[in-house]
Amino acid sequence: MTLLNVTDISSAACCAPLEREPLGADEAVALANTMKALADPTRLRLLSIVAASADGEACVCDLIEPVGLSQPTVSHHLKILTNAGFLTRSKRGTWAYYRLVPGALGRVGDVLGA
Amino acid sequence: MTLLNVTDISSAACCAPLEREPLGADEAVALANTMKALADPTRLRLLSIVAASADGEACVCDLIEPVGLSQPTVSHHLKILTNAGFLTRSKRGTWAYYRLVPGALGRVGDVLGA
DNA sequence: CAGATCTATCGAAGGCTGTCAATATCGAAT
DNA sequence: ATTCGATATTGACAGCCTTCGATAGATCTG
Repeated sequence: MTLLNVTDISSAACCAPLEREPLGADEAVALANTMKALADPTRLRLLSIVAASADGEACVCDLIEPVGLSQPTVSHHLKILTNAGFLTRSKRGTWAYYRLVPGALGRVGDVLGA
Repeated sequence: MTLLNVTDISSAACCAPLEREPLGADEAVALANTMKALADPTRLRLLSIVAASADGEACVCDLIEPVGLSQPTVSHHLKILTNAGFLTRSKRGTWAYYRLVPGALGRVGDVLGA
């Protein structure tokens, strides 16, 4: 399964700020994989919509219309974000609710030297 | 010329922190383009090597061996980083020196809610 | 159980990306 | 002027990504 190297969970907590010292090859790959999860307009919108949702969570059905893509595509993006450690999934009934992982985005921000 | 939507200079200063409010479609595309420039292991290493270099700058010839790729490929990545607003290029003689744009990485970090 | 609904997976199509070898460009030095 | 050295550009190729329609799985309702 190729699929954007899905399975880099929490690689966000990989290393010192970028400007401190040269990244090793492995660290660079790990950080790049994390950034790839964020390097898509739809996924960025999904994250921001989930973050702004009441109770801090949203089901797939809430996300399809705002981003204007098919349901399979939305599920696909949510899976990538979840595997990258930015979202958690919890199923209640037939609905799947997605929620931000606290601090996950912030850790990436820290590495960029904010 | 497709080439990674080269020409999104300084789109890093695009918007409020991701978790504040839903990203508009245009903002999302701009931010994603900026993130795409960072979503590659080689480019991340190039940034960190330049940052750690004496005098804060490095020429292409200094970067080829550390990343282990061909000279055209290194030039290609440097161009993407420059067009994305993370590096500046200054030519002295036959050498091209690259330098970090102060604050560029930090602004991206801020958007991620660091 | 049957039907309806919500979500995930599969398979395919098209476009984009990273990489290289070859070549062009530009400046320096003989 | 010619040659040499450092970068950038071009052209090509393999692999990956986004997207969709079709389908399967799971859960509630009647």
